Amino acid sequence: MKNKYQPAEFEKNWLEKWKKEKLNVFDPNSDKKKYYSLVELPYTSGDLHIGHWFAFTAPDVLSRFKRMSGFNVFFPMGYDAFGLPAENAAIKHKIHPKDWTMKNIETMTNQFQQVGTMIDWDWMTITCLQEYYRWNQWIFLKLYEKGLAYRGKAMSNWCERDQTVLANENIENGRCWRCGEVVVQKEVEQWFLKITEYAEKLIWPENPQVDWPAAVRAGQNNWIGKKEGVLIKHKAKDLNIEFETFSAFPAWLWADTYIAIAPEHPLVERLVAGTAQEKEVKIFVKKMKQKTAEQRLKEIDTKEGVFTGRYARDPFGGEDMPIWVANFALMDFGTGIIRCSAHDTRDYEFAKKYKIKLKEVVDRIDPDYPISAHGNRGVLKNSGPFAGKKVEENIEKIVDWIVKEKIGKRHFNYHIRDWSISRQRYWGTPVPMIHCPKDGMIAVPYENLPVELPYEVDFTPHGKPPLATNAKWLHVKCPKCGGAAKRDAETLDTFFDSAWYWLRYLNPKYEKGPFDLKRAEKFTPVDIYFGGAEHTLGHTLYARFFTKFFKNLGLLDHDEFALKRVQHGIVLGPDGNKMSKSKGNVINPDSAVAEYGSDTVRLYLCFMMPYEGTGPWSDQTIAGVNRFLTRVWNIFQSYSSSSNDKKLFIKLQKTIKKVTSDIKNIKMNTAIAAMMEFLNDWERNPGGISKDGSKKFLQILAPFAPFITEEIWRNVMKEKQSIHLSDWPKLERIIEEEIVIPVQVNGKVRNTIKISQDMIKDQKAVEKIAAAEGKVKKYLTGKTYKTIYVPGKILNFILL
RNA sequence: GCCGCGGUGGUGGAAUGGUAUACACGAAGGCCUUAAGAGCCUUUGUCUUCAAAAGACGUGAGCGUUCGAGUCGCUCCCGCGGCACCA
Repeated sequence: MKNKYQPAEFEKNWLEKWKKEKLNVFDPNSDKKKYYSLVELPYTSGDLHIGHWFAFTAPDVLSRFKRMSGFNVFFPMGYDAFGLPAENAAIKHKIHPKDWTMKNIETMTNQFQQVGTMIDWDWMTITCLQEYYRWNQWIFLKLYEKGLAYRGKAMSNWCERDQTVLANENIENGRCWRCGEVVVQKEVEQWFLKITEYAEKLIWPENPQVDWPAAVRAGQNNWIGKKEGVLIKHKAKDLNIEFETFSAFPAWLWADTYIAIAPEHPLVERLVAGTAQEKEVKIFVKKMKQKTAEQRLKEIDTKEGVFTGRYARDPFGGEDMPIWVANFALMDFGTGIIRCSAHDTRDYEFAKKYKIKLKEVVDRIDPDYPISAHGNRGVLKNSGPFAGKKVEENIEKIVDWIVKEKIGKRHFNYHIRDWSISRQRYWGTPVPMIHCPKDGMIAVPYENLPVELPYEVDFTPHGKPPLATNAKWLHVKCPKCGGAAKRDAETLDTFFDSAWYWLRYLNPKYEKGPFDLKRAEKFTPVDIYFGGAEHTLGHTLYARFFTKFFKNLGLLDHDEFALKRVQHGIVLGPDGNKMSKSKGNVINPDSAVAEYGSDTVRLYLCFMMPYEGTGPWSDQTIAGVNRFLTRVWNIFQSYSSSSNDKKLFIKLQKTIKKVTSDIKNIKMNTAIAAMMEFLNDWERNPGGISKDGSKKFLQILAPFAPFITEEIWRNVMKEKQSIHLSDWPKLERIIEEEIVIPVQVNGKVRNTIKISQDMIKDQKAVEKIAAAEGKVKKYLTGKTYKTIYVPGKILNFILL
């Protein structure tokens, strides 16, 4: 009677034993080649979701594989522990955010340790601890020193529910990324980071040195939104007012007949002062300013505007251009002022509505091609020195001419805005600045760091920062004059925390700086970075920004922090919907483990779909994966090595090869499929593989199913040392005596033939066998033909 | 509108330009069993056919390149994701 596969019995034992044996202890001083495997640090929401497991399992498989392949693998873990949900939960449950967060970390860590990851928890980094956030403050001061952190008053995205500003990257469809509240525009004074200064450096080249998905690179480039064009200098008629407009389509400049200016533009007031239209314009501007960003966007289909009563001179020699305040002109794009023409749909519609004069400067080649379409087709007319010339061939020349004539200059316009980092909330890193009535804004001296986040505050939102409610904390002496001053009561955006955490992982207790430079030199850049697609525009962009900033400071020697980026998909509920408590379709990892064991859950998460995929949890498929492990268990229970079957041996070698390359390419699903195939063959001939071979099979399964393989390795194979420290099987040279190749007639497969290895290169001999056999013979009889032969691959007869 | 990624059986999904549908799920039939479950075996793209043999068709549509296309090129259609009155 053989033993049944009952993982619950041994999985717990191995967790304890591994801990005792220090299996997963990372040695930073090892001489082996390093491999830094990183997964985005999770937020401390409280409960470990099956999505966390999905995100971590494939990386864990890769990390284990790398360890068995002789690397010194660093696979750390930490928590993104600051942020609003903690504060909101605290308000709701009347518990302090810190206590809530730390309790959650404990729960999550306990759950995580059950899965059997090779994470070494001694390197755990928690962003809400002083030992971490003090270095946020240090980095902030460096940014401030370099002029990259500045205080600005600006119209900002404001979330009324969370009582805080939001960066553009934190807005999803006009709503707050955390709470879903509609974002409004509000003038707020706050801290910004000048990420725009790094815009050019953050643009991905076409063929980057690092391996990041095209979608991420395109998305970030899009967001940075670099546009090449010209800035045109303008003078208002009868007024001492100058302004500039941006144009990305220089060929249309001769067609422009009017000017549109954004309602919020500071020049509007000066322009309309004293005109007959002044009152009307002011009413319009006021109306526009009252609307939320979302309303503005919704209404923008209807072009609206008011004539200012003013004109601008046209540097291209056209008639004077009427200046209109228009709702479609956006303050934060270009200069906020637009030259408008008939060649743009939007400008055209507006002009038609208000009966503004238009003109065309392009003879269209294709009469059906719309007048308004952007593009560089057609022949110019009434375009100064370029009349009669083709648009597409003259764009550069037009720009040169504009520069030469001093009408304007070359200019690059960027879509990306500076990163708003201050949050008017409690649970975050205090901004290390002091406001002195006499000396103004003063940086907290480095030696006075950290500025501790006080425990005692009133963090219920009432429009002013919670930190300001702790008077003892708030009032300090000015570091410069010693007089009474106040601390900055704002906290940093949590994306600040996660923009450099992988460096802190390397030595979380390090006290001489934000991170240990020697370790960073040895272990960074990160070799592979796993995470969610939702961080394309936020987190990973900020992390790249910080990396480049650190390089400028001389702290790092590389431009990109991760050599490879892999983005995971989402595990949906069994009903195909996103898991949510309200839909009742949440899969609890703990109960899945209780039913099948960790190995099965791990294997299933790898097998169910590609890592990048998104799809539903299936109780049936996980049962199938469990069957596979049971069969593995069973074949080793009755295992006895006898003969070494040549076919099985070759199959095993091919399986090892496939699994090795699939793991490297994070294609865990096909790696598992290959092992299933091998087992199918093996079961037909259980004695056909040597002991050595069966051990190799266990080894390649080990990264996926660490428990069952260890159990068999040590208790059936009687090995002394852990399978996870064994050397990954090397490929043996295999010689197949016979190979099968398909035979085609006119490109259609009609037969397969077996040929011996030594015949492969002998085309004549292969042809002879193929032509004489089976259906092929019938097709070829009485015909003349030629052949295409790819040695060892395929033979194709083409009838002439 | 722009950018990116996709479209393959009943389902999840495999296929360095070389036997399309691996592997798994589901389904059908069988063995075992008093029975259920589990397990094992067989079948499973569509059509012609009682069946077999054989053949035709077949990777969103249509062209093209090629001895050979799911894969490469062009023109579309559809889906997903991101950005967007972007001047």
